[in-house]
Amino acid sequence: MECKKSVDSDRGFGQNQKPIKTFFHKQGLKCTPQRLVVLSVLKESQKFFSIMEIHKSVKKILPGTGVATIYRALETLIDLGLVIRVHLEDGCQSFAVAPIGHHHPIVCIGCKRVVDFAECPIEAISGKLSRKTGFTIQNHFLQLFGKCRACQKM
Amino acid sequence: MECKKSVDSDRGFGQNQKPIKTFFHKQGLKCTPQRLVVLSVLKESQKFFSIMEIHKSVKKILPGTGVATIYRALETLIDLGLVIRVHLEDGCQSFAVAPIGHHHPIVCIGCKRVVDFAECPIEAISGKLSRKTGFTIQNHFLQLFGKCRACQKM
DNA sequence: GTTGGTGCAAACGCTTTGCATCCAT
DNA sequence: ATGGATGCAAAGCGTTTGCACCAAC
Repeated sequence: MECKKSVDSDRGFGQNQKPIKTFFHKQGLKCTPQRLVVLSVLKESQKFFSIMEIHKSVKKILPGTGVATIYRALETLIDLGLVIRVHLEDGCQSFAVAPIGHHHPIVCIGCKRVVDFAECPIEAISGKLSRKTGFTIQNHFLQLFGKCRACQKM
Repeated sequence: MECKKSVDSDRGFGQNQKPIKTFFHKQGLKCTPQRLVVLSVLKESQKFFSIMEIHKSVKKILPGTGVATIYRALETLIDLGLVIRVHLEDGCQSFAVAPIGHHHPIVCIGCKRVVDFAECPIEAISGKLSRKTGFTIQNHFLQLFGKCRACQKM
């Protein structure tokens, strides 16, 4: 996944929404139900969803919500590092909760579940690559695809 | 980058277009000037371009070319493994020539140049990740961002 | 009370599609 | 000759935008 600013603060929102609330406020942003619901939809499912799927799920909880709000909420949440974009073969308009710290996602191609792992193999080779190519490496996308235990049985 | 079927056949088209011609024919596809020009635009620049940029460049050589043809040509070329999609922060509608074999791209954020490297660090850790997560790893997407030598000076 | 956020609907622009024509084989 | 590919223009649709209203602070 994209390696941008990592958020290492407590993200145990859900039961106790204090930390996420203060997190928004520190950025001068309001903590709106729409933003919280977008986040909780992604967090609770542990899956990646398209914008339309998120919109559908959010409307079940906040019926009046418009699509534009979903677009704007996702943009904000990505900027804050709370949500990541999931890159697929045919487009990158899917979204999932961001892992904490420098982790990378493994995506189940069966059920869309996203888990993440901490072992980043890029640092180890970036020195070598710099030497060979002359590039300074600043950033990387890494995403794995596979099948989770449940989907392997199908 | 995305690991799909790799094309290890000769791809020295340019001066001698024989190999690419037979490559198309083997798939039951026609070798049209439009497809060749899309390919050569990407290959000669060594950079990634948006669809509109490709269209503009192709029209300089084949003035009558329509956008739809660019869309269709890119789709075909990606299917053939001759072109890859370049994934950026804010979308994945950029394209570059595909490397030969299992290589991954390094993208210069300054000049859009794309070079590729063969050292794939994923195989080494996929066993460990399978054990830890229960996922079978089938595929991965890796792309590095940095600055090439020329762009470092700016 | 302020100000940023939301909802709605229109506008926008990228992408796809249908069809007649063309051209690579 | 013929079937796939192209060009054109219209249709489609996901995304963005403007503005009035609302609600978080």
